[in-house]
Amino acid sequence: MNKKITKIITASILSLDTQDQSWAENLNIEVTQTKDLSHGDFSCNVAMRLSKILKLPPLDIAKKIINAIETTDGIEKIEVAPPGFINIFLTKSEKTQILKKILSKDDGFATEVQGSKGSILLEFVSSNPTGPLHVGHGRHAAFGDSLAKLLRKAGHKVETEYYINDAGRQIDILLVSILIKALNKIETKSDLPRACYQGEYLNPIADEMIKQSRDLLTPLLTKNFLKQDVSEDEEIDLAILSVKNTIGDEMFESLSSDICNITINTIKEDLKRFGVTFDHWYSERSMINSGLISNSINDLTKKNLLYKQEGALWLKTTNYNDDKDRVVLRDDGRSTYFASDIAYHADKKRRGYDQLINILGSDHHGYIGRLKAGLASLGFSPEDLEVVLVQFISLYRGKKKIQMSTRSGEFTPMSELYNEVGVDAARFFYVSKSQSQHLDFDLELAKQTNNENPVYYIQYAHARICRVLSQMTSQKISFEKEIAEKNLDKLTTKHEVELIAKLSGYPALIKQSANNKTVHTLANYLHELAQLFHSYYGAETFLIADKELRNARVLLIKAVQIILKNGLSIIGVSAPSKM
RNA sequence: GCGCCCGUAGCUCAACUGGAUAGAGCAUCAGCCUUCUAAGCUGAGGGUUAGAGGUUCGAGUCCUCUCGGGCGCGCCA
Repeated sequence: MNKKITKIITASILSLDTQDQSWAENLNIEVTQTKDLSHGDFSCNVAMRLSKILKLPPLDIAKKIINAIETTDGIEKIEVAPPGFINIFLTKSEKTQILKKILSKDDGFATEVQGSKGSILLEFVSSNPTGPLHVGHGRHAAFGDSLAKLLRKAGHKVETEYYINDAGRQIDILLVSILIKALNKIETKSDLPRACYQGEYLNPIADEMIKQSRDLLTPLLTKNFLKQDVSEDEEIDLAILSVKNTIGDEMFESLSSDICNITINTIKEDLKRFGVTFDHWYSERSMINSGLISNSINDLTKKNLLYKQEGALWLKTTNYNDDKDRVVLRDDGRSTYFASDIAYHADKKRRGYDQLINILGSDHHGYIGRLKAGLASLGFSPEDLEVVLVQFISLYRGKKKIQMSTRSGEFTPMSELYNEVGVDAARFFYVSKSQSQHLDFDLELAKQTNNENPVYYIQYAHARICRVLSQMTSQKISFEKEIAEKNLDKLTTKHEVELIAKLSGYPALIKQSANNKTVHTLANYLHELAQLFHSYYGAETFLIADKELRNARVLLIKAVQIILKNGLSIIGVSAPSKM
């Protein structure tokens, strides 16, 4: 309908008698659904935008436009409202068409054909496998999973991916931390080097280590890893070196691979319980082993984009809008994190996706420029990578701000939250606020007031509809679709009109949310829809004697049920049939 | 010091990317269960959109400055 109106308004404008129509060619006519039904069903602001060009008052232009509009099916009337809005009122039967469509398409309503909008690789969470996910990661998990579902509905072919940082120094540190913890359990009681991971979650892994490889630990018992007289970094590097020398590089590699598998599996399990699954788990270690990094460095060398300085190898990212050049190989020959990322993102593109979307924490915003520069230097278009930033969660316990750090072991695990308040409430809470806003989150409050989470309000609306429908069955009333469809004009109360208008807005909302990469807009929509339904429920009885009106009303609430269920599924929240 | 993000009701957040009277939920106050589930409904109070200029038919939204907060500026990951 939106397109139809745009078309007739365009036609009308073009038919206007003006000397110069060159402006009309790139005129972007916006027809939007109104917030306030007294302004009609759709409105258009084109007259006000034309007023400067045509040097006429907007109201006059609007009048001219509507006078030139040809009468069309489905439109009841068109009005002009100050300062120059063109308001379009649809006929009753036109408005209720949407209900039939929702019922016939069911879950497929407002769904574009998959792949019609191109393919996307969506990467999110990708938290280092050095510990369990905390509540901050929860926001990424909930948002990313919902965004993937939303984009699929909007017609994209979407695959999700988790990049595992299972190589490099942090994993070395993790392994050393676990080994020392294990040694402490056997006999030596010493502190951990300052840079070590301290968390309690390492204890079970240390126990396992003792069980599996006790012999290996024996020669380490005599070592002293604490060196207070050097810096934190040097201390841990010496400890890593000492362990490697004692047990051998090969064994060290093998053990770190083992512990990565353990931590990754806990992360996988955790996400699964949270309702989040990934299509791909991409290991940095295996990427390095398959030579992708050296390949991409070779490619860059051929393109003459690398140079040596102070023993390190630099990439001229400044050629591609970065603010300074970046190191890819350190003076000791090891590749940097950045080198991995260039190779990784080039590999993503080579796997054939049209678009790459990364969901990153807002602290990574400085990284976007060099990532795009990296892609560009390998000949890919930097526009193919889009980064969606998710702002931080500030966690409070009452008034007190909680600092979170995986390394120090001071963090609230994501699982603690969803175990306490439930997956549905946690997921809804996360996605109900814009990801581009900082979020203050009082943990105590969230746990206490879980019954007041708006998710229950929405789920309750769904459950109430299910209840009405099951009451019908038990009262031996059947739903007669033909009668319902013939009598949709009888839905005339304020609540009914508003509900129908709200339902009509669903496809546009899906489209807009997908374009803007926002999920909270959908969460808000569902809340508003539920609100309209609850009001309606309180105001009218559905199972009435009047057969015609009853069937029409039942059709309406069935449509509401379909949309609620569909929207909730995108957010990853269940739609219970009773509560 | 340079760069990015943000500031909306007592609290947590919206506002269809520049549209019509800035909206919800908590919290507060007053009503509604004999009738499809009260995890609900109906109503009330609460705002100089941090502040000051500017752009235009029209600004919470765009531009400049001030104040206040978050984050980033490694041969860390």
